[in-house]
Amino acid sequence: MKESLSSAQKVPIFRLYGVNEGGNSILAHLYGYVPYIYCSAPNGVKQTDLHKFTESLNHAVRNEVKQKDAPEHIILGIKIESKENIYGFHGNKKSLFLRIELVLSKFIPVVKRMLETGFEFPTYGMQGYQTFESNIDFEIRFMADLHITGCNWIEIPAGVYKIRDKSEYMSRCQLEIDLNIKDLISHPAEGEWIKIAPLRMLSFDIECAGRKGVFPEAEKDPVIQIANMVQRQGEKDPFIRNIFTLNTCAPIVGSQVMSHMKEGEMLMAWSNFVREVDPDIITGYNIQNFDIAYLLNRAKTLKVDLFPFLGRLKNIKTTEKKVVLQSKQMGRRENKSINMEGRVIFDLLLVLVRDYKLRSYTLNAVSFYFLQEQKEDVHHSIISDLQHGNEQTRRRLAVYCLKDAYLPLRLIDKLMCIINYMEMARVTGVPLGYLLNRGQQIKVVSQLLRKAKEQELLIPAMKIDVNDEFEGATVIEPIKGYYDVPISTLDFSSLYPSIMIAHNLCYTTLLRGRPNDLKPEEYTATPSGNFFVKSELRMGVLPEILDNLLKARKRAKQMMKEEKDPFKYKVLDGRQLALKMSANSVYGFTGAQVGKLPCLEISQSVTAFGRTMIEKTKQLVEERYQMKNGYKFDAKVIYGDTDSVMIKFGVDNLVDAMKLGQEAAEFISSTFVKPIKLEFEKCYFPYLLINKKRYAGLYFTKPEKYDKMDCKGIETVRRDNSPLVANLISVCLQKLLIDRDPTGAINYAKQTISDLLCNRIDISQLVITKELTKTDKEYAGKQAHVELANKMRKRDPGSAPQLGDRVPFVIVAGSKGQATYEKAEDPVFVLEHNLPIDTRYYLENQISKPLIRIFEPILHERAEFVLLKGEHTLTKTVTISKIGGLAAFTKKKETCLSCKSILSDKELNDAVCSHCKPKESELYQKQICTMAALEDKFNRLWTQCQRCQGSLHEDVICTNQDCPIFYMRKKVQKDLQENDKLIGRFGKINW
DNA sequence: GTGCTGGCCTAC
DNA sequence: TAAGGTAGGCCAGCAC
Repeated sequence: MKESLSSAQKVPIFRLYGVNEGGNSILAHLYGYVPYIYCSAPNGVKQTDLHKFTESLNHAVRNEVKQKDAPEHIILGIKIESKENIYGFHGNKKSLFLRIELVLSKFIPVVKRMLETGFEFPTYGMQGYQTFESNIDFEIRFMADLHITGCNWIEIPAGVYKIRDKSEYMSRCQLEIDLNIKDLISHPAEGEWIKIAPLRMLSFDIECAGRKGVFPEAEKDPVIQIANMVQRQGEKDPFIRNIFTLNTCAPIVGSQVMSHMKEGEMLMAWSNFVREVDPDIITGYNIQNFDIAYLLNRAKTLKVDLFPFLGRLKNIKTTEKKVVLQSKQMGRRENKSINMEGRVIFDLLLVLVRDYKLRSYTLNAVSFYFLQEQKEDVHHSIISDLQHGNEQTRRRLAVYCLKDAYLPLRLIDKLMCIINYMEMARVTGVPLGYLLNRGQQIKVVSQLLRKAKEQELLIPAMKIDVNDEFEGATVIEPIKGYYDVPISTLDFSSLYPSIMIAHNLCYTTLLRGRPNDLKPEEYTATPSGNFFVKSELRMGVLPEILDNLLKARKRAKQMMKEEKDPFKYKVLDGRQLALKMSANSVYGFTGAQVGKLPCLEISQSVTAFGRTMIEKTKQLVEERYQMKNGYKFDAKVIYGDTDSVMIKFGVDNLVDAMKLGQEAAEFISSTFVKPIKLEFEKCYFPYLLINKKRYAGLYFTKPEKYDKMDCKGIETVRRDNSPLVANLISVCLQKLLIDRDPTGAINYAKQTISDLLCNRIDISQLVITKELTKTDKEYAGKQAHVELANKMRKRDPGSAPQLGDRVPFVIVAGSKGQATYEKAEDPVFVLEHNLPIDTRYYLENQISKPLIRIFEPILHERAEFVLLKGEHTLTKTVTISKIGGLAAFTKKKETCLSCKSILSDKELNDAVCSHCKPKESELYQKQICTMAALEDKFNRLWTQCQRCQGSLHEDVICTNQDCPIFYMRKKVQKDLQENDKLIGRFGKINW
């Protein structure tokens, strides 16, 4: 949705982009909607003042705008309306507000500023006014007014619209029409309108030829290939697969190859292609922050002037803009914003970063994780070589590039991204594009605004002021230990939403200060000392929204049960997910200090109620389930966090534990106000409670068989641990909890430690990743991943980790006492330079504490001794680096291959010392055998990589750092080289 | 060594 | 301009 002023009539026109059932793109020019905001009316305002008020305001605004081509009448008119401020309870009385209508929404900020700072108005003098709806995105308000949500169906009946003559088309859409807003019918996504439009989706990927060792820069390095896949939403396969190549490229079965000898021509051809395809959605991997920006800058460098017209509007250039997005949830991120009117840029990387917590977000890692499919990864330094080879090497690259364009489509399909995002847009009402480029708040604002409009409530533009923090939830002090009896867990379902509904907590019901003029039964005093009127006096807007969301979720879940069509089933599942997330984000919205409408009275009341509820639950359980009441044991709440309690009833079997849990849940629920509900969810058996927010257990929902092993907060689920630790802890827990085999677990741990100290652990297992959350300057202390990122930036600024990236590193051996942050190194650099790993670090700082934490409750004080003091830790290890430290000053001497004694100058060129000479032949044979074994291993790994890349006849060019095979292949390669050198030393002898 | 702080990541 | 919340474990670095 976009807005402009028609030149002839001086009325605002809104552009609405859409797709019809046949998949044709449509641009509708909408008339009859006038932008507006509200402000508080001055006391005693009269109808007759309005004309003067309008003039004065218009004058003040025009002075402020100081724009030559500013319209003469920015303020079109002012009306007096009876409304209510949403913030606070006002005895259900409406008051007067001014509705200020203006010519274009872009003037809203100026008008807002003038009203708030105040302006001179004859009758009333200099005065400021509180404004309403003036800081809410205009698109959101427009849609709310017209009852349009993101991705819903809009019907435009025959006869109410006029099809434009092709010569009058402003856009590249297939159909362009004019109509009045009163003639469009917006359908909620229900019944037949649940279906999803057949959107055209273009996925693309580019390759650039960077210089050696430097990350490509658009000002210098050419774009050499652009691969494209076009698919209709709902269909299984792309109907267009093609690739634009610079220079020739051998044919590829199933894909169209279009070669150009000049880069500028290729770019222009691609740009034409995009306009021809006219996609609704443009996707790919990291296209928003890399590919699109690179193409735009490259086209600018090459002066391909017609390139950047990639949007739907003919005369609007696509440009990139840097925006900084910051939130506590997502950290700080520098993003690019790209305008492409009428199309949505749906970058899959952004989707994954938002929705999934992964150790690595490279397309390789993600493809493997979700599709169980490896993808070859070509290092940017190799790309130039392939480009400068022949049509076959370029074809090689093209195949790779095509796959990178294809995989995002596969992932979108597998993860149902489009469906889920569309459902989120429908549920919250925001446009699809907002979901990736904006935060959580806008979704709540959109829903709140819609509800407010129904009840003639106005949302004030609040000044942000950072208040104090408020108290959160209770975490019950855990009774730590290993429990070999079933532990029943009870949860409040949708705790915070149900508290808000139960106690009618809302902006509209908030009483400021103690209510003297109300009867006690008319209001609620919350445990945090705030006051809200009861629903009998006024039903809150937030409780109503939440109630609708929860009910809609129930409906969606019910419909899922009845749905036979697998596609519609997925849509419904996406919907119930969106509904749950929406309900949960309302509380966060009221607590967001830097937000559109913060209300700490609400959020602190919510958490305060929550705290009393978990306390009461614990108390009720322990009071009731006692031997003196006829139960077999005294029950004990051993842990609980926010909305859950873990209960040891004492019984030794699941059937009884579940029955008691069920009963307790029902009993306790009955003591709370509706719709607050405590539910029995599961039993853990056995249960290992390590600390607050740290536990593991076998998760049972039915007594027969466990559903899964559930680990919370421990190393297995934390991304800042090496896979070595995560896997080790995970296997040990499995052995302890599932197999109930402590001895097996101990032996496994010992074996792993021994393997580590003997350098038998693959480097891919030792990679730790941490996110770079700030710029270098902002960090107070030194840290491994930060220091490494700085080091890498010096090596190659382009490919070094950036703000918001996860930095992978391993800890290499260094001199004694060297700080850890000095020993962090890039895993690939470690491989290439054959740096030794600091295995002691991994044992002492990575493995030992987590291991002891999980074994301690079972082995008690023996744990440390058994695990860390045994013979398995005595293995000799290399702890001094070859470079750095003292090693740098000692000259390497050749040693005898048999007895390791240093060779004398005379023997220098021999393989063995004179002592061992008789054994030389035997040694040589042995060395040859090793060589053969290594070669065999290398060949097997190589073939495996060839298979992965889909061809047994071509070189392996993959350097996928997320693939263990890559590291193994590299290591064997290195070993081969060294072995070859050794064998060379036998070379002087004539056999 | 001890205690504190900053940083990261998770639970809910 | 835009940006959901608090509780809390645990580690490395740093001051003393």
